[in-house]
Amino acid sequence: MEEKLPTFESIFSIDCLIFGFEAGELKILLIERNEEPFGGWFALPGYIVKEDESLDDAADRILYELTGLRDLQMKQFHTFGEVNRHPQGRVITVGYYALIRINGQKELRPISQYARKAVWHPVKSLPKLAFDHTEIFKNGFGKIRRRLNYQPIAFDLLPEKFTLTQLQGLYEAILDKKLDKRNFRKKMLSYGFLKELVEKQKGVSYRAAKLYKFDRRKYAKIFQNELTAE
Amino acid sequence: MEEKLPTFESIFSIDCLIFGFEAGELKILLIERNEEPFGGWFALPGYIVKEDESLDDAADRILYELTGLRDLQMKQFHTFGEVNRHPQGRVITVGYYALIRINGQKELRPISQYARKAVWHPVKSLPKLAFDHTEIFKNGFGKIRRRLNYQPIAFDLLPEKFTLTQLQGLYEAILDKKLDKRNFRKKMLSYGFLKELVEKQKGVSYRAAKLYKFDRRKYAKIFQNELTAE
DNA sequence: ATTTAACGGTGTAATTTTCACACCTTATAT
DNA sequence: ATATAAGGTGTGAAAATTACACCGTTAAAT
Repeated sequence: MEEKLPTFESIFSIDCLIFGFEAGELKILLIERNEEPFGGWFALPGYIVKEDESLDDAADRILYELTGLRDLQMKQFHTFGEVNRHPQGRVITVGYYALIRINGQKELRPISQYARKAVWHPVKSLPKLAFDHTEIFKNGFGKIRRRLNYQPIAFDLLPEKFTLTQLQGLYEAILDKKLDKRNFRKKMLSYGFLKELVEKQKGVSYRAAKLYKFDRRKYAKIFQNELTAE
Repeated sequence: MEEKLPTFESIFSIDCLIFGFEAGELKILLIERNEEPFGGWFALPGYIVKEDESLDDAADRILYELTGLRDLQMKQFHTFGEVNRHPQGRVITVGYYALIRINGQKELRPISQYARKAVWHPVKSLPKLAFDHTEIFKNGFGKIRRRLNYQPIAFDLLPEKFTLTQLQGLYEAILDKKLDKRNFRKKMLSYGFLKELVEKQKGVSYRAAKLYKFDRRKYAKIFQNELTAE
C-alpha cells in the first residue's frame, strides 16, 4: 500500500505572544535576538519546530529555551505564511499566545544562545520587531481583546489574590477604555465565580480593599453547559 | 549581514472545509482521493502549498484544482500539526473554511487527477475521513457554530433572495436546535440589514413567503464601530 | 490633632434585550 | 369547498445593561 511514497521534511516555526500585567500596564514578552537575520532586534520568542514534536509541545519548549518560562498553557491563534516573511526561505509560523502573572514567574533567563535577553515590554510603545512580528502581535492582540468578553482570561494575568479595582484596571488596559466602577463590580460579582477572601490588601496608604480569588471550579460548573468558546 | 545563512524549504498543506446548505441540510464538500495514501477514501479538499504562494492564495488554488470552485474567500481557522498526522512525514496543515451557496455554483469538477470526484455530503452522517480530517472538521465546525452568533455568515449559504423561514432553518441546522419563529424574525429584522423585496417565493404549494436580501452595505454601516470579530 | 490624598465601596431608576407563548391568514391542490 | 401547509403577527414578564454621585476609610504628611 505505502510503497515508494516520497517522504517529506519541513521547516516551520512557532512564535509566542505572552501577555503580562504589571504596574497597571499590559506588557508582552520580547527577546533581543542574538543571531542573524535581525541580529540585535527585538522579536517575539519564536523558533523552528523539531521534526518529532507536536506544535503544542514545540511551543512550550521554544518559549522555555528563549525565556526560561515553562508550562504556560499557550493556545494557537493564527498561522502566518506570506511568501517572503522570512528572509531565508519559505518558513511559515504558527502563532501561540498565553496570559500570565508577571510576578508569579521566576526571572527571565534565556537558556539558548539565540536570545541575548528576554524582557517585558509595554504594548503601548512596542519597538519595531523582527520579521512580521508586529503583524503577528496585532493579530493576536485583537483576538485576545475580543475573547476577553466571553472567556475568563483576565485572571491569568493577575496575582492569585486581587482586588476588584485591579481587575477593572486590567480590563481597561486590554480594552483601552474606561469602565464604570459600579457596573463593573456588579457584573463581575453576579457571575458568582469570584470568591471573596477575609484577607485584605496590604501595604497601601489608603483604605485596604478586599481581596478576591477566581474560583475555577465554580466557573466550570456555571459555564459547563454553554458552548465552550475556544 | 546575510552571508551564508542556510535556506529553508518546507512542505505543508492546506485543507478546506467548505459548507453548503441544500434541502434543509448542512453539507460539506468532500473529495474522493485518487492517490495513496488513503486512496479511495473521502477527504477534505486539501493539498501541498507551493513555495511561491501565500497561504491564502494556495487555499484558493487548491480548492479550485480539487473541486472546480474558485474565489470563495476562505478564512483560516486552525493549524494541525501532530507529529504523525501524515504517514509520509512531518506535514502540518492549515485549515481554511468558507460557506457558500450550493446552487449558485457550477457543478463540481476536479481539475487535478488527485481527486476522483468532489461531492456534497451532509454533516450529520460523515464517513470516516482520510488523515486527521475528521478532527479538522470538528474543530472548524465548532468555530463556525460559535461565529454564527456574532457574524453574518449564514447569508453566504443561502441564495441571494431567501425567505425568513429558510434563514431560520439554516440557523437551526447549524446550531442543531429549534428556534422560536416570532422571536427569530423580530430579532433578525431589528438588525436592519435585511432588505424586504417586493418579490415573493414561487413554485410552492402554499402561501408564498416574502423574499429578503442581505444588505452588506447596511451591515457594514451598522457594525462599523464595533470591534470586528475575525 | 488635623488635614489631605487616594482609593473603597455602595443603589436606583430607565432602558433595552431576551424569552415564552398561540392563533388567524393565505395560497395552492384536490 | 375543503384540506393542507406554511406565512405572518404581539404582548407581557424577566433579565441584563446603562447612566449616574457621594460618603467612608486609611495612612501619610503637616
